[in-house]
Amino acid sequence: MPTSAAPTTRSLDDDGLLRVLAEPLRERIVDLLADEELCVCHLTEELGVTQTLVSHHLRVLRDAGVVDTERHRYWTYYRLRPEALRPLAEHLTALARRRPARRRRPCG
Amino acid sequence: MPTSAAPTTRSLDDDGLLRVLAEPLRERIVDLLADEELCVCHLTEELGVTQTLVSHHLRVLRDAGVVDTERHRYWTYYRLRPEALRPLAEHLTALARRRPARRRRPCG
DNA sequence: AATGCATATGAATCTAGATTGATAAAGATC
DNA sequence: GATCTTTATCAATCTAGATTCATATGCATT
Repeated sequence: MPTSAAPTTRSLDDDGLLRVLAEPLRERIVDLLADEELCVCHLTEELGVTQTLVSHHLRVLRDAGVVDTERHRYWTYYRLRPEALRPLAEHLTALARRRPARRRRPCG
Repeated sequence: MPTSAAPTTRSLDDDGLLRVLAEPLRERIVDLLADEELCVCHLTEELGVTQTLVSHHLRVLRDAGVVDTERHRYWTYYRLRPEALRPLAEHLTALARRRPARRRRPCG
């Protein structure tokens, strides 16, 4: 049994959330949704890429639970789900707070 | 000018740190280095992959400043640099703490 | 119900980056 | 200095996933 006190999550990225966020357009989408809901047309314009591409990335984000949608008249609005980021944020914070390990596992 | 108060870092991943961490083997390496220094041979054994592959990933982590090395006799020990994770951890935490945005940018 | 608009989906291609294999480099030991 | 051990590097291949293009879908509006 390892001696470390278990952080909030067992592994740095149990559910692949890191991989979902680690894509330039998706990063930007998440940042854009940080303080307001936006529809696909807004995102398409802000990002300067095709609507199809935006929709594809939104699909990935939605499947990961990072964003949520709600339809209003013609438009589909996307909203950030901050809760979805919490476990990863906590785990990363736990790692960031460690003091540099001095212990060294012996070799050979 | 956007109305949001700027979080700790301007963008979620200014320096590509997310992309560096978003790789299964590198995630595991980071977790393994969380509480002790390990040399390449340890990592190779723990991960069950070839030494070459481990070295490649360690190179990526080192270039990103996530780990540090120190040579001792035959072996090269790797150490986590928690400071390197701090900006990302803080930005992610800031996002995770937001209350779901109710504001909606008007369309058309 | 017919038409129009915004968005979603599916298949095809393209690409960055992961993996592999062979070998070089750097320092330790004798 | 010769050899041994560990780790790094380089080029080649492979692969997951990003991008594109064509088209379908869902709901609004008339």
